[in-house]
Amino acid sequence: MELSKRYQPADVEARSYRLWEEGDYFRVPAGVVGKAPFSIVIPPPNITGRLHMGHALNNTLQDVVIRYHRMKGNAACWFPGTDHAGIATQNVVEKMLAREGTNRHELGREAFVERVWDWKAKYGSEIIEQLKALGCSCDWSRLRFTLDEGLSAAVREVFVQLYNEGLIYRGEYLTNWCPRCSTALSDLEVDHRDVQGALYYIRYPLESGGTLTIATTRPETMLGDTAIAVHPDDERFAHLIGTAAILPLLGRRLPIVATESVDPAFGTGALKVTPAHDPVDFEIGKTHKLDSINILSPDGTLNANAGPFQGLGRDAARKAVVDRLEAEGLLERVVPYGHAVGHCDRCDTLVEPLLSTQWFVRMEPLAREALQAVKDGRIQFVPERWTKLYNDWLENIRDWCISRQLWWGHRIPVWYGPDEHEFVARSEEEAVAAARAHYGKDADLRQDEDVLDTWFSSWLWPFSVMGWPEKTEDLATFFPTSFLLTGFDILFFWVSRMVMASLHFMGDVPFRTVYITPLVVDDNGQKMSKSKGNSVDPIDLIGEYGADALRLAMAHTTGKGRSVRMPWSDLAEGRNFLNKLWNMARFVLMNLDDERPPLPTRVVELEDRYILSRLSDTIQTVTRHLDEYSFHLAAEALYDFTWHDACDWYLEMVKPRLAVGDDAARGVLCHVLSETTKLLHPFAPFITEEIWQALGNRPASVCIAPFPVAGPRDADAERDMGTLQSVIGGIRSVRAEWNVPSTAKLSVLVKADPQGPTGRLVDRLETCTGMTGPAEWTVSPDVSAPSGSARIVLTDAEIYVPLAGLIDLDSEVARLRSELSSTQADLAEVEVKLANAQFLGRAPEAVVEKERGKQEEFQRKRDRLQANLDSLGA
RNA sequence: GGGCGAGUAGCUCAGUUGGGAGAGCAUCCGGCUUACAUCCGGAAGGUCGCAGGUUCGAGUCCUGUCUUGCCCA
Repeated sequence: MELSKRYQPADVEARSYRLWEEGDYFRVPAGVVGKAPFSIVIPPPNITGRLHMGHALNNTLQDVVIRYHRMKGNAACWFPGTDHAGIATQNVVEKMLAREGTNRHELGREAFVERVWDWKAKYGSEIIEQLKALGCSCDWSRLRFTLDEGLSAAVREVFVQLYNEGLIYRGEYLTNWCPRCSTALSDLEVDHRDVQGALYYIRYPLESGGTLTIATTRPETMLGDTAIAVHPDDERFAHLIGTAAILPLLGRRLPIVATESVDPAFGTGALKVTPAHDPVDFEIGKTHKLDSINILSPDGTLNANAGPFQGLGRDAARKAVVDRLEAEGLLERVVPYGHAVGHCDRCDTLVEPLLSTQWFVRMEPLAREALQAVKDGRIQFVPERWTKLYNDWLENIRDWCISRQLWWGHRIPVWYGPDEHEFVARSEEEAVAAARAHYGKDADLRQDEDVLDTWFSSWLWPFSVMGWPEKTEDLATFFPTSFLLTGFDILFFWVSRMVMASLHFMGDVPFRTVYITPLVVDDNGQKMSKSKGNSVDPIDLIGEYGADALRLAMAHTTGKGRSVRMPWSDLAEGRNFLNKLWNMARFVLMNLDDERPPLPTRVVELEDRYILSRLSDTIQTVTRHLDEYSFHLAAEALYDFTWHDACDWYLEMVKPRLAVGDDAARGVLCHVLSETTKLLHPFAPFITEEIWQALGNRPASVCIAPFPVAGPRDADAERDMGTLQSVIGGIRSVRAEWNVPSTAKLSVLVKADPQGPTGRLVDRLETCTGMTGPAEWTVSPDVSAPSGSARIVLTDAEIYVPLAGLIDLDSEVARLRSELSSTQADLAEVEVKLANAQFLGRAPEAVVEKERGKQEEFQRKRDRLQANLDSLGA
């Protein structure tokens, strides 16, 4: 196969993915024998979504892990799927209807849901295609959707069981209400943000005469006031407790009660109590048995309880109330005031605390088990610090409002009889039967209109995708899953709830390791979002840099804090690296022709021994980092090895041997390329597959090739190569520093024992003219520097390069002096340590030995530098 | 108000049980040396936010403090 001069990703990506699909390499049969299972469930992306940087990061890392384990010989199965995303999807389709000039109410429930399914059929798998573009090796035969029949059965089963256990209940409570989405929300779906508002000081007339001033940020809610509260210890108001005030504008009588929950320091110290519209007031209302007067309609406008203000929107109502108060002389003052206000995390509308009847999950018993599972190590977080956040949340858990006033989602499996008796059942038939048993005859049943929170299906994901509540082979093989990877933004929404559900229904944890990724932010450290317009489309990046480059950038950029900046330079670096790898492959293939010489049984040449030793080290390093999920370190080790060890040093050094068709060199080269290709495959699957095919290697795809296993290191070879690199580096420095043309032949005098570490390597150097430029080498313990020589001082050797006429003596002296002074500084530091009796007494022997070695080394170098300076008369 | 990150070269960041400060990009100099200019070679650049402490030894551990970001209330 002919490879193009540059790596061109587009064709390669299509070709490689097709090859994998045709080979069906990602499908894992359940009940596999002889292979340890390794499973991951994908955090199911929303069907409305398009791939964003968070997905790119998460799915790249999951794919790295799953490909790595597949190559290690595990039965590695990645379960893919999508989420029906109740509110988000309903919003999208409602917008579409609005453009058509209609709405869901005109359509009716059944037709509307039908439309959403149509929409899903058309657009809902776009993100799946995008995951493939990224290279994800999911087992697509196991693709699931949270509204599939099987997963819906799981939802109903869970609802029924929890209800029967008393862990699901229905009741009238204050919940978060989004007027735009027209549904209740859970606490987690409310985003608290600081806004600049105002504190309104309002005079409430007292029955006993005079007025009481009360400060509020929400004057319009006064229409729902049913009491006034003060702190029992607040002497300013002690005489008023038990009396009453008159609500301005409406004339309602408001008893004045005492309660500890009032903060005497806030406002005037007196609090208006609106039980139907404030969580604190709701509690006060319960203890003091106050009326709750709901003044809001579901759409956020004021209802009949607001009297003359009925029909106004919230903002208009606030203005109208304030104007009227002012007109009546009851508005004392208005001061600017910043405070946190809840917003709907889906549509950003101000959320209203609203009294309504909803379904809830009692969380405390479930949370207790979930805490224990992490405490006793059955689940581990990476990085470990996330454990604390998880614990804190579970320890302060509140009940979960699970009903939503939507049409798109799992309908709540509850039917009501004529007398509102609840029948909770897995199916309508079951409910009918239960009703017949209850009433002694058939009864008209009405199913609950609401649907369940989307997370009520996704918290079952790790076992519902495997077929639960059926007893399936998948469950037996792959549950619990091995690994979960997701962002911290859904730690509470999803991760902790999955733990609860799994422990409760499966009796086991859903996964053993949870890797929490950082958040990708923009160049200014801002969170990316569509509304801010600062988001980056990974598909564009794939087009520009290639999918493998994107993946490398993602892998290389993790391992930081809680956020990572958009890794622009990593993308370019990844692209350049892949081009390097590509050209390495071209070079190797060019030298192999159609042959595939084997690795020699006995490797003798220094550079061969060196590169094989470095390869072993790299395999070891990459394996260790992958096992620890240190993706960035694994990627870095691969960059270093491929680019520097293999290309910069080995390839260059071996060129003369390749020119004469040295079979050992060709065998090593072929081996190194194959191993590198395998090592890189989890990170850069597309290009490595193409190279694998070009090599004609077995097995038929690199994705199922065994992951490399480290061979022995060769410390002698690495050390000798290090010496050689210093000499080559020295010569290159001299050429660069004195502007010696790369074609000019140098005479190089090496003052060293020909049998010593440096001296005996010189014959290797003679074949390295490609790296040093042409040179004639002389090695002897007693050469001396001709005048006008550049000097390279190594620990055990000195190298003189006569450059008569080219060299400026003063500069050479200055260079040697600067080197001398830094060597003297190094030496001084070591000698201070070695003169310290406590260091000698307390530091480990190995450390002391090392310092002694350094001392000797620095001394020798210092002496050589000094001697050279002396000979230059400096 | 509580909690969690981050502060290391001009920029973005590595630095794995405490033991000779690193990479990439950018900058400067020199090279199209038949794998690669998405390249090669060379150079310059840092009291590791600040102040204390522990230790023979601190970028690394502890305390405090400043700046900055996020989460929860």
